[in-house]
Amino acid sequence: MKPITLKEIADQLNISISTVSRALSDHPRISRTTKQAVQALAKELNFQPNPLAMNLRMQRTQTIGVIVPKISYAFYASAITGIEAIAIREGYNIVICQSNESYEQEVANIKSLLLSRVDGVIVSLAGETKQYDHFQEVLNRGVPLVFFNRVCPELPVSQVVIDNFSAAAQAVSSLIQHGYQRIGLLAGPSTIEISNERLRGYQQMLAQHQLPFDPSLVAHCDYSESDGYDQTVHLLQLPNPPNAIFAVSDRLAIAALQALRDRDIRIPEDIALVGFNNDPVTAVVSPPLTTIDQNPEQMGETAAHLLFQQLCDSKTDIEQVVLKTQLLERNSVKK
Amino acid sequence: MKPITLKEIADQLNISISTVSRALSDHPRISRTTKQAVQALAKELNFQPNPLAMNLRMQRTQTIGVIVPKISYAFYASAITGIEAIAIREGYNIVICQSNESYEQEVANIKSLLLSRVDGVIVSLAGETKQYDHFQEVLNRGVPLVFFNRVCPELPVSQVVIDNFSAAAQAVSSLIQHGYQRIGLLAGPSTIEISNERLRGYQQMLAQHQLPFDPSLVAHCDYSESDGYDQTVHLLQLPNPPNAIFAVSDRLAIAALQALRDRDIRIPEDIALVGFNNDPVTAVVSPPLTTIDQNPEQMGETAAHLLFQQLCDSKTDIEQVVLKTQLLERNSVKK
DNA sequence: TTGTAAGCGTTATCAA
DNA sequence: TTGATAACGCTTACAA
Repeated sequence: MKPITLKEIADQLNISISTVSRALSDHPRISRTTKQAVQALAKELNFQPNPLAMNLRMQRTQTIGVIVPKISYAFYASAITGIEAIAIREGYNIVICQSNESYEQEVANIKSLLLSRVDGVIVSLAGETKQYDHFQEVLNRGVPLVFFNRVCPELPVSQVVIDNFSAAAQAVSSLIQHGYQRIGLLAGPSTIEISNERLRGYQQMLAQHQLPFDPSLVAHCDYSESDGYDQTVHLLQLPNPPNAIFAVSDRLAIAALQALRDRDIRIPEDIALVGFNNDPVTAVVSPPLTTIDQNPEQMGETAAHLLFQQLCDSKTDIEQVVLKTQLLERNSVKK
Repeated sequence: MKPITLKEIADQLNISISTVSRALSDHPRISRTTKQAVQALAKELNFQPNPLAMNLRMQRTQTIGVIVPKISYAFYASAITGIEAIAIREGYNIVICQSNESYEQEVANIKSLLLSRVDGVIVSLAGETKQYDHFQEVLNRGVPLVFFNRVCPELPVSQVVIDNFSAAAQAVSSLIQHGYQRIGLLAGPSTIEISNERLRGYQQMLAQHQLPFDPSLVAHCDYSESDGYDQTVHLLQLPNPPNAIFAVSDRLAIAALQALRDRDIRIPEDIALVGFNNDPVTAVVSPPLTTIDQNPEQMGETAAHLLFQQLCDSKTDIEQVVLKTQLLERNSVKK
């Protein structure tokens, strides 16, 4: 039960391997009759070209690499689904890598993807990453590269993001309008561009309402639950603690919720809580969390589209796509 | 900036390609001196053997395929992490496929993995699957195959499971001991072995306490939230509805929770609720759900171990590993 | 319209 | 101890 090869077909039809190859790829200068004979036999024998051989010969793999912080984050699981859908439609496979928020892992992932000659790479940055040489290497090799969500501002590449500045501003604005004036921010790592954008949106909206910006209300976290919990506790222990907390991710918001619950602090009566991402879990916790809805699947699809544009035409201009978001008001903010 | 090849090294040292190849793989009959020269130059040039060429030549890829229902299920995201850890340690890559609970997708996944010549496959079955020819094909080709969690009883392959029967029995027993006697079961598809095992555990425990088994209290669901929701509603509308619900997965339990909440039915005062998996979400919903804790990462690691055993020695006996579970009692059951 | 042959970058067999 | 050479299965000049 060996796999069928071109040679097998060629032998059976008494023609050469190259003719078979050309007939199967519908080469213009092959006679109708041989084409039909070859294609019929190929179908009958269920011939599948060996991708390993094709890869070696063509120096490409019909595969794109995807690097995300963690697949267990619902956001990235959905984004991957979007990427995969487009990739499959284009006849590509994807190989998924997790950086686990680690710079070293991310570098190793890139090395491994380049070694296995993926045709393109889609990335959302690890929380730790603050150097970008490994991505420069991707570009040097002429491999198309697209970032999404956690993007890299320093590199000349296509990107898909949401308008983090406005989304954060909108969340803060809603808190202010509901009467909360002292708003703590659970921010992400200051190396992460989108985290800083959200911070800027927060500041902007305070300024717009003539509220003071108190740096002690800004707590930077890595994206772990434990850090989210600890930083919440830190905010609560301030001499003048906040009466609302805006977390730049739902994971952090959930961690905050647990910290509050452990201290019998009521939401939203004692303190309001707003998250970011519309993770499914925000709808089932109690109270349901106000959060920012984005569409990670669409973001993945868009990133894949941008990549395939470059794959088709390497001269395509780089492009920055900004997707829409929506504030979902739920019961973690008092009306 | 072309990648370095064996030929490059051979030319620089004025020796043959085959000598270089042998020197790098530490062949016994190559002189110490040439070995050192070759290895030094390889390091200096940062030589990396081209995996595409190796794959074609060796007819193996140092890659194992992993098929799971969905990576967005926390259980499978963790299991993948476990598999990946072992694979990397063994110098293998993994390629992750999602069946999305679809039989057709699963068949397509298998085809794609076989085509790209993975060296082994680890699978957890799609909810829809009830035929196993595609797996038989894997075995026919001599590709090692291991199942975990949702396993296939008909095939002579190694498997990793928990003791689903006992775990379910323990959950039901706990409900009974807390005074609940009319227990509804949100079961999985009847094609899925582990779902049936949990059903049998449920029946057994009722029998052991001389409680009647009422088939109308068993609602089979696919694994979707919407079905979980609908089946919960169905149970509630029975002439003689249950006063406790045991869901065979946390996803279903969460769906049930939402159905109950939407009807202002209190948990656990009006009805008790028990899940299965210890999904992180069960700890943050309110009330926190009693559930069965298993260790998906360990399950993934074990599956990978079993696979690598077969990969090393194809005569290894098939093996069934049963992992321990633990009942976590939380507030969704009245004390 | 078809066939021959080279080549992708390795490993493995056989001689030397 | 090393070197030619074939082979893995495919695509693609170049020749016929």
